[in-house]
Amino acid sequence: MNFTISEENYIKSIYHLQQQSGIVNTNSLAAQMQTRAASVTDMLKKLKNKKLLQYERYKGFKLSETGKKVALQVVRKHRLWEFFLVEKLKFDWDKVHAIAEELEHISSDELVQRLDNFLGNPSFDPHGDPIPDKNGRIPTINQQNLTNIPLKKTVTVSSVGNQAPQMLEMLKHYNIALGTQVSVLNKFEFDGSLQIKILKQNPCIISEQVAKNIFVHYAE
Amino acid sequence: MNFTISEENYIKSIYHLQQQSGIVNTNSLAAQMQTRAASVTDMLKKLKNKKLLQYERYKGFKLSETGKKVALQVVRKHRLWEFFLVEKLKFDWDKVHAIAEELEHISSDELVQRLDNFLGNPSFDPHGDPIPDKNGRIPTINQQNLTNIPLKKTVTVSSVGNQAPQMLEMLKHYNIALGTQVSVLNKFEFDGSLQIKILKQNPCIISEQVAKNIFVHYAE
DNA sequence: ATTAAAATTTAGACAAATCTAAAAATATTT
DNA sequence: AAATATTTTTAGATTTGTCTAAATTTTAAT
Ligand SMILES: [Mn+2]
Ligand SMILES: [Mn+2]
Ligand SMILES: [Mn+2]
Ligand SMILES: [Mn+2]
Repeated sequence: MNFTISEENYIKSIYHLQQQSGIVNTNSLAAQMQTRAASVTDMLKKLKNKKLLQYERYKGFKLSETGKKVALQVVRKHRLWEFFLVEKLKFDWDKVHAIAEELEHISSDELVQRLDNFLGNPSFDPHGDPIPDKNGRIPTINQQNLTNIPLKKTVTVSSVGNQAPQMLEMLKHYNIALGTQVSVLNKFEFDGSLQIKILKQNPCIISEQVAKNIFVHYAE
Repeated sequence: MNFTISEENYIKSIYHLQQQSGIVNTNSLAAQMQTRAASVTDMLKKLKNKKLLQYERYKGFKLSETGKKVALQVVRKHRLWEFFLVEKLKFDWDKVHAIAEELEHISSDELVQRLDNFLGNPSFDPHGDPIPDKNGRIPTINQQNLTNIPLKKTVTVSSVGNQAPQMLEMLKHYNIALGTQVSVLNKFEFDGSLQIKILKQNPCIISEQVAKNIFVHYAE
């Protein structure tokens, strides 16, 4: 089956929201999609008709199994294109999301498969998010939040939570990228901020807000 | 200014049609776009309002200077993406048109420029058509139709006229691609067919219809 | 110069995706 | 439990792009 760009965007947003909360409600989806609740309700009816959604009015909703499959293919395309933009076209990681938001709707399945191979079948996108394979399977990572790492342990940055351009720009200033090695020197009770040591740099302090969006794994 | 996918498709089609005939009429555009004349008229009004078109009702139409610029940027994107699909993703040249028809509408200017550089600033697409540069300038080629080449002269295939999948598939069977060296051994008066010799192959005969769609230049 | 044919435009309708404003259902507070 | 607030849905419009059928204009043929 084939879906419109708008349907695909809705499906993908619902997928991301239900990952966190299990079930999704109208207002939060409207916020995510930057649209009005009334527009969301209209689309929910369409998606329900197409059997992509479990939805009863006033009760919230979540994707059906079919809907989840569609979502995973869109996510796959989004992340593969982001990888292409950063690795091949040398875009900064904070500039690729908007472009991938368009590219993810190119429909050819063969294109996706060839792109995947061309890129060397990557497992993670430039923000550290896992890339579903063509069957929708998602590689798992054993990662933890930086706020939970014991002092002086050296760990490697593996992904970022909040991926707003403002956040990514900030990490660029701190010189933190995926793969960067860090250790936590100190935890300040007062505001939850962390003093960290980045490999080959002087120690610096990051706010709790930033630290909560940095995920890491222990170096191999 | 930004245009819808539909507007861009219309603009590009008008551009191609007026290349041949100078001025375009409603029915030929409707045929090209696989839509109805009434739909064309509706769109012509919109494009005229946006100053992209010189148009008076019942009198035919052609692109304004602005319209031509827009068309050339869409053509540029289409042909760059085709080049990418064939050179990087190893698609056959008869499979890329439909996909490029979608990719040409991705809006980021920076993407186009980076893609161009990544591909090595190619001058011609996989079908031998020139790729406009970012200012809309088109590289010229000194090419002639295969039917006009004197006998026994060796020439190089540089582009194909009719690019329907059926035509491209046929050339694949004949083992004719861009860059292939051929010479004309014989011209048959009866049906205009040509006996040709392709480098490293036995002589074969192609119909006048096919020959008229093969363009060549003299080898350097 | 009429008439017939072809090309083009208009009139009116429809589907998709959006919006505002109002109504209905649900949740929260007193 | 009743009143109030919040969330969600409906009603009705709007924009974009398309269509069919009918009307108009231009072109070609008698
Ligand atoms: Mn998108
Ligand atoms: Mn990403
Ligand atoms: Mn197109
Ligand atoms: Mn081409």
